[in-house]
Amino acid sequence: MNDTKERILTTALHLFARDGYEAVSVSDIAQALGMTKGALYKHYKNKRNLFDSTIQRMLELDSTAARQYGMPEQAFQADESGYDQVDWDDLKRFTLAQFRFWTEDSFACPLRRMLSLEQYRSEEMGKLYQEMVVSGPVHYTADIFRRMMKNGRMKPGDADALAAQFYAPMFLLIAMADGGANDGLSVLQSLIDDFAGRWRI
Amino acid sequence: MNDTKERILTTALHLFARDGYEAVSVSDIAQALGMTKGALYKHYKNKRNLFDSTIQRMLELDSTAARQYGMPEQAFQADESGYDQVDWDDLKRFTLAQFRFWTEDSFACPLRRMLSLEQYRSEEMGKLYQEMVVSGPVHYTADIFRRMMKNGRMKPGDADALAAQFYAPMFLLIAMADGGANDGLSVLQSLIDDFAGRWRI
DNA sequence: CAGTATAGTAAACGATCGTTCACTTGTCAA
DNA sequence: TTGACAAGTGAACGATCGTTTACTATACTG
Repeated sequence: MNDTKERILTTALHLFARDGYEAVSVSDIAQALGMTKGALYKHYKNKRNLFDSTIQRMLELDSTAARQYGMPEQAFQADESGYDQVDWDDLKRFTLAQFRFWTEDSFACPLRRMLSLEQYRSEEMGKLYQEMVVSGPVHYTADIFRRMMKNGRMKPGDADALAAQFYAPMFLLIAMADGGANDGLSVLQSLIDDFAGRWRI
Repeated sequence: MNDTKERILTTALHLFARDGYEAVSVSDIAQALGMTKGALYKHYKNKRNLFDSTIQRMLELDSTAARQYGMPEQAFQADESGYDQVDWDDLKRFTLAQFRFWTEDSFACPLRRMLSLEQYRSEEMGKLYQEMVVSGPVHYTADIFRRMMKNGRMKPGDADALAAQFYAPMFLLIAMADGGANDGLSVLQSLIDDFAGRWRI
């Protein structure tokens, strides 16, 4: 029943994440589920609606299950509130949690890949991809840095450039994890420690 | 004649780079060129061969036209020779040239995007993508750093971690350029200067 | 028990897919 | 001038696409 609808969603997501939306046929999805394609239309009104549902689910996941990774809510939406008390331990914890979220989470990881495959086709998906894992994290990291400088936790400097410097290794290590690397978490950890050692007060 | 074959190649590449191989039909390519799809088969024996030709062209471009950007030949193939005399000015020049190459070059830029769209479907394309713009540049940057340390141009340290730190901003800025950012070159320049200031001798 | 959603199947729909083929045109060498 | 070849057209091929439909079995509800 509703469990089937869920299985369809995640199966479709994993196929979209590997091959891209257009390259996956409704038959492919049905076959992977062991049912006929006609059955899919009892749960989703068409293929596009299935795609949209994965996006919708991600937006919900961001403000709920993301919490279990210890991240601030709506991490990639540049939330303006509640960052004033962020210290270096928080930042490190948030950052490592985000890395695990985008590389290990059974929904977020394939969704990120799917978005990366759709980013050039649709302006909307391109924007979403940027906000989630590219420029978005840079901007809210810069916000955090500005607050930390104001609060005397961080040496003064160009917050935007420092945010790019801080977030860039995470972004690179995510891409390397997609390529099969599995030491990203430990490398990231030491890079964060190194950065904190240079800028913390 | 042969100019037509070239127009087909670049037109197909641009469509593949936006939508992905499977999402682009032979009719789409023909229509973008103002000809019928039957004509394409006079120049390429099938759609797959057209895709393969773009890859082949890129491999040739790497060791020829890449030179005009002032980069070492076969930049992404971890060439082992001729790096011994690299100094910080060379490194900065190479790095900025590589950024322009992957974001501005009329062939390399769309090919990089196309590869990113195919990286999860085919192990071969995933490997190529990694070697070209992800782990590949990290590895050969680490090689350069090791040599610079040995030659007394760079303070001693973990070459691999430093290479990740050095290359990551470039990788991030390339992705941001795909999202419409156009200040990548100047940001990258100042990040390189900052890095060199910390590690040069 | 009768009635009615629900979840699934199998077949069919028109459209489009990649590819081929018969045919026309233009060009250049013999 | 003729003949061969290269480049392009347009129609057709079978296969597959996303979607709809008719039908069946199961389970819940009055």
